[in-house]
Amino acid sequence: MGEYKNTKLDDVFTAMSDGTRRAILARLAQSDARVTELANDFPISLNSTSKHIRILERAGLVTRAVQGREHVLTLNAGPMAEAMEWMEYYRQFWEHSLAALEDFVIKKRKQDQRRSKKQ
Amino acid sequence: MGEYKNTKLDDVFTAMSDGTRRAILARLAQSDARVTELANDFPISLNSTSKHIRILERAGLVTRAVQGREHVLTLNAGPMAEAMEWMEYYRQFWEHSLAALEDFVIKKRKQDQRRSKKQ
DNA sequence: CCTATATTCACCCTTATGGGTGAATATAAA
DNA sequence: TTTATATTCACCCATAAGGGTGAATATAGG
Repeated sequence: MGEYKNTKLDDVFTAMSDGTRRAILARLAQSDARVTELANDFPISLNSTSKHIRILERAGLVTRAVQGREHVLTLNAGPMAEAMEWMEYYRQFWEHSLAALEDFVIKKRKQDQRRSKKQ
Repeated sequence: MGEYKNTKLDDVFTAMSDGTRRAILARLAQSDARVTELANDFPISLNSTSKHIRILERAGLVTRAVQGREHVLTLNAGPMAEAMEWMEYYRQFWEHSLAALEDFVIKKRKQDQRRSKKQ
């Protein structure tokens, strides 16, 4: 509500909105890797991989260390914390829904039990 | 990694990647609202609002109840749970980073204390 | 110096966003 | 029945994604 131009969150959520990029993050969670190594792991070109990395860097989720001609990418999950915080506020809503669903199921089961006793 | 075409997560993260849509979700967290009501709360046209709502619906974050000519939108935070779960895996990484940073700061402080005693 | 490797730059193409306007549609109300 | 309201549909425009290819750049290694 207060927020309106939180471009930081924009970038983080955008970065995570693509399956290939999520897979790159998962890969980097195992160990650092170079651009070419990442490209080999996915069915897309080196150039395409490079572009995905740029989007991840923009979100701050990946850090680049240039060592000569090699660029070593490192996972930096930090920015996810802010995204989690934002979503945390909504936890009450889905947990409330689940609780309501549970209540419904339990009441329904008791109802059914009463019915079966009458028969 | 295992996942690769999780279009559900794609849709949820995409829906949350825009400030206006995040604001709409925050608004609906207060109470249900009609399309026109939402449009009045934001500096964009009714049509643009309608499009944002479609994207939120695609992600399952908003539900529509048509009552005559009025469409009542309801927040459905459920799909955020899956997104949270996905991000939860990465918590270790940013918490680890924070812990490492804390260690560094503490050691640095002690170092500085030793130095000031020597002077 | 020459060559191979690692990445990016500069493009092309297609589709999706994000914004707009005006018209069509559906329903409520006079 | 006519009119007003609520929402969407059909477009237009600009920009960003997501994919590709070929060339340029930078550095490592003979």
